Amino acid sequence: MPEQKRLFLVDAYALIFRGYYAFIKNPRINSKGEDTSAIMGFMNSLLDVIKRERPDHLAVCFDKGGSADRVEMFEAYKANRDETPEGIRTAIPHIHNILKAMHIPIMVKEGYEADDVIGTLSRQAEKEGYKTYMVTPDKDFAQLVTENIFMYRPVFGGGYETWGIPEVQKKFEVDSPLQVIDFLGMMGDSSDNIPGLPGVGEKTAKKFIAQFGSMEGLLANTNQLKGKMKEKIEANGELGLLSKKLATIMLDVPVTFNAKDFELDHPDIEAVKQIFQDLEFRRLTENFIKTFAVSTDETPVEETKRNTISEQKPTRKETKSAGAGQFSLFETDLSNEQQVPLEHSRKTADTTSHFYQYINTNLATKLFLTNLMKQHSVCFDTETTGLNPLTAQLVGIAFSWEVGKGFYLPFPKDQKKAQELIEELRPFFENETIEKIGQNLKYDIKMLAKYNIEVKGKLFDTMLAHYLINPDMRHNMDVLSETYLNYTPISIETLIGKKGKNQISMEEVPVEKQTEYAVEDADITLQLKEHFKNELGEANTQKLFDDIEIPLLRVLAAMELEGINLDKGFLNTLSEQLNKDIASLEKSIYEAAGETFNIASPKQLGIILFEKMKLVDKPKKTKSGQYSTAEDVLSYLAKDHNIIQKILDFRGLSKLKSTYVDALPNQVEETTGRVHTDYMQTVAATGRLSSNNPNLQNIPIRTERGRQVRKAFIPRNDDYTLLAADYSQIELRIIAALSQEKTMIEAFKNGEDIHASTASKVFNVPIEEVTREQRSNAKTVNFGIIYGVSAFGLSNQTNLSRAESKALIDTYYATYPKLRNYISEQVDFARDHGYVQTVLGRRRYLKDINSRNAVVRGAAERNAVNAPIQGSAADIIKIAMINIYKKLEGGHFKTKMLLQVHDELVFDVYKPELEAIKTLVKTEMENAYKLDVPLDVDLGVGNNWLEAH
DNA sequence: GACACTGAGAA
DNA sequence: CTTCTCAGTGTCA
Repeated sequence: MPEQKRLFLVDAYALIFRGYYAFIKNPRINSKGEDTSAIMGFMNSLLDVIKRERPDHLAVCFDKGGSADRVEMFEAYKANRDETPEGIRTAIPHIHNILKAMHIPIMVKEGYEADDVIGTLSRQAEKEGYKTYMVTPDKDFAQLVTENIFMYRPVFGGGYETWGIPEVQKKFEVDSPLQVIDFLGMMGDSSDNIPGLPGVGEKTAKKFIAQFGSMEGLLANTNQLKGKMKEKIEANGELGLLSKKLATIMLDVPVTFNAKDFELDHPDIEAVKQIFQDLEFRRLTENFIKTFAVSTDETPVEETKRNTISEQKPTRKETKSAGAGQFSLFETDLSNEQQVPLEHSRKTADTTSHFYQYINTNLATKLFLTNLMKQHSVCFDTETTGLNPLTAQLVGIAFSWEVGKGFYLPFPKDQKKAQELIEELRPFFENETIEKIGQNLKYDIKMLAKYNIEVKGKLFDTMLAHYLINPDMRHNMDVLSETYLNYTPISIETLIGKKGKNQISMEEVPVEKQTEYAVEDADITLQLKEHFKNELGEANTQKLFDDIEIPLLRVLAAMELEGINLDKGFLNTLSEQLNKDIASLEKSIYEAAGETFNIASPKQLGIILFEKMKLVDKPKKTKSGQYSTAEDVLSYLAKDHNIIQKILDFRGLSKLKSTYVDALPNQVEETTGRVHTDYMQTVAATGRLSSNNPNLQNIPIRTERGRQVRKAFIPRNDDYTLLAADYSQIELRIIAALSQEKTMIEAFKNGEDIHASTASKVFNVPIEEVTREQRSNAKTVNFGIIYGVSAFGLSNQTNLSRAESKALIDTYYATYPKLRNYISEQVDFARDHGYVQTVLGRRRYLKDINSRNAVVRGAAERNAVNAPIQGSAADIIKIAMINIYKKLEGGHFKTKMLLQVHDELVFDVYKPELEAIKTLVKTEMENAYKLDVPLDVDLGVGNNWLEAH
């Protein structure tokens, strides 16, 4: 049988995007600061294909200038697409150069997309007797598949699968690949901005194809549909036909398949090596040489193998994953276009040797404890029945102090026996000289506190460590493990099931599985610690870690365990009042609108206001095509239309009721009768804390009505009172100090009202003659500076026009010239170093600071200004919290610190201690950190949180 | 039940 | 113009 020639056509952008996003969590940046992720990702895929398949002919196809025809048909076509990321744009010229050096043809045609070029070439090659493989993950290509044209598709976890006619039939549930066009036209494609039929998703589209065969068939038979769906489809027939056209790949692009040009011959190895060297690719160079060292006329893949390309096992031995069947033909989920590194098949427990043992006899326990006490540093992880440490019970504890090894101590269900067992561990946990390592130790500490065990000694929390190393990333153990150890941990879902109906508790899992899971976590955490301890030193964040975040962890654990007392009865009466007011607003809104509808639905509201009542000629729309009913849009109309103010009031009161008044009483913990928030120490990129379940950092204060909620936060009993201590203007003081702006520093030193002072200088009037409006505008600019102002932003915030805003900002800078210097210095620093930092050296990396896209760059520049200010304030209050906590503990005060709200601390003060506490708190807060501007703290005392202000 | 979107609360 | 969390609606499953 004559050998049939094989042509591979590579969809360049698809692979480049895939490669780029594969590295998105830790982009490859070379010493020149170039982001080479996209180049590396693309080259990895290309070499991979060449190595596996040894094609006779190969070309790489690019888009150029978008599809003119499609834009003409539908102007929104691809319009919503995000700007091509910087890292990809810069990669393109490099990729072109590499391809040239490799003697691989680059196919582009102005005004056509790669899809069209590939489609056209594949049809031409088919006529000449070739088998064509389209290398792309993009499912749109399925429409091109014939007996001789295949998709060659990279799959999740590494490897490829080939889609021929049978695969396409099965995947899309169609008879012919051509129906894929109808399928895509119906369900639409948000990334290509193909609108599709409204209300039709993947499932419905498949149903329609089975029933009607095509878009036209569907539109001709809408009488067979019913309800809402029928109306929608009948109303959108044209949109459907247009969508189908947009989804159709063109086969008449003016390009020619010339077999000779497409031959994959020997690349200019030296030239490629040189380019790789410039880009600082080492592994890739080796890979490249290996790929081409074997001459390309090596025996081609045998025919039998070729038809089952997809079933080839990936080259790397350890490439085996828990996800079953991922290399089979039909598993790839259409809705799950995950983008992972092609070469990043990860290790798992199945592919890594380990020794995880559980301890189930008294003798083993004794031996284990003896051994445990001999260690200097131990990683542990508690397993519990739930996520709330106040209600959960211990199920077991895993320990590891040697990579790949560890022990699991299961706990009896009987809590008396559990307490007996934990007592045996007390000497370990309370040992001052054994270092304890963990991921999110705050949880374990709170859990153990329930059993009256205190965790003493040095701590190392891998989550906190990574937060300091890269605050912009996420810090789940799974993510950390995959990024830093290239290891996929057993997911908790495989043990207890997906959340929802059938999820079980950890204690119902067989102990062998508990062991594998729990010890693996401890093992991984131990390995991460080894990784991070060096990085902390490199970034110089060791001090921040040792002196701030780690000590703070204990403080937060204590605050969370303490909780705060809530006056449920008060909230109940408040709720009833709100109910009445909301009902009466509802009534008058319905009257004004002439019908009843759901006011809480922006969609229905938009239709009433702008279609029925036609309050405005050209209503603003949101990006999803609805009428915008946002606050700023409506308040603009409020003076002209009575109904608007009522709607705004309705919204305000509903929010108040649902989020605070009704929700808070349900958050009271039954066991303690108090509300226990959870402070997240590793989510805010600037270094702030965040609070949730419930969020006690956004309790209303600005409006009279909202403020009432604060009355519900009360002292624990009559012997106590609440103290609120807040830093006055801490962020402005920080920017004044850091910029050395003397005028502003003086104002603070003299104890002036800073906004009035600013207004007096900017508007050139004596401070006592500043009007309310002037002060208010000055205040907005002062805050604007902290956030990185623009005239545009300012005019949005105030009633000033863009020009007036600009003038105001200019005078502002003229008044405070050093501020302007400081801002540009921060931006320059970020450009040079790629990060900015706080007074304590907390870093925030700003990868977009040199972006060529002005919007993206602008955002990074504002971050460069804001992050050090907001972050320094966070640093300072954290120091104060640690010091105050120490004093409260050391002085055996009954007073407890309860809440932190960014620049405010709230205490439950034992009345006899009040005067001492006031002095203590004020002193510690004002002296937490020395700046060239005094820090000023306001104190308030009261029988509830509102009074304390 | 999960997810996207919108809107609104705080510093 | 910065940093967050939460609730309700609507849609697809």
